[in-house]
Amino acid sequence: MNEEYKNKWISQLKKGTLPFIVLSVLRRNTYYGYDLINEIKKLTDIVIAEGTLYPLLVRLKNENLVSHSWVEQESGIPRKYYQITEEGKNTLNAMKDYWTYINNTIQSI
Amino acid sequence: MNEEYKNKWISQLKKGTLPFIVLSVLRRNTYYGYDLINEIKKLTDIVIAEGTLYPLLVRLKNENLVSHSWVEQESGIPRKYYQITEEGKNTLNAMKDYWTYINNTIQSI
DNA sequence: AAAAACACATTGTTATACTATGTAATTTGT
DNA sequence: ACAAATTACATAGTATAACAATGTGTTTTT
Repeated sequence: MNEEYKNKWISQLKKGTLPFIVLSVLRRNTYYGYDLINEIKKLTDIVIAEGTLYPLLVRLKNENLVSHSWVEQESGIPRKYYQITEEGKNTLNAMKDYWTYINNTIQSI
Repeated sequence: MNEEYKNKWISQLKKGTLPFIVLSVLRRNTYYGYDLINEIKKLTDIVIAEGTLYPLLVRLKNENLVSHSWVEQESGIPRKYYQITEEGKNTLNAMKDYWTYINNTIQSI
């Protein structure tokens, strides 16, 4: 078993799965970045580095798949809450379909 | 629906799925590069560019997941046939496990 | 004879995960 | 009361990989 290759592969696999997972989680609720990391860790055991998530959220925002709004806190720093857009929901559905297709394909080989 | 983003996403998803698919196909049989492209197209409808596959096969070779041997043809250019190694089979099994895990996770969100 | 297909390969471009680092407020531990 | 850890945002640099474009030479089809 080539453990090192497997780890590198998992990192590459994340390039496809992370946007998918983030959008899926944001369809359930709104979250701010730092919280998303913890929520995804809790839900999936997948650890996302901050240096991965923040740029990813910026990209999703630029693509109009999510929007954000700053929310003041009673104490502490304001939080940037992200919500999925209609376009985000539709795109997520298409991604879901493709995922199902690729999963079936892989299982059949 | 953001079609452009979806296509970009599929391209990123391939970074995880292609090595997995190539190893899976090579577990069934030996193939040479050019033939692999057609075989995978036939099996999965996924189109792999030559500029993607050849470097991928080089990487898998460098990681000892596959080996290759030149086979002379009665007519035409010799073909470089690839076969999966024991290490390749074991790594593929580990990849399969991780894939199952990530698929279950995504379905559950 | 020309065009298409076969079969290998590399170069340049673009996208993205991850490490390291930075800033600043707040909370916890002693 | 002070130090350390946590919360919360973000960016810069590095490594990896898909893909288009291009290249070489042979063989088959039209």
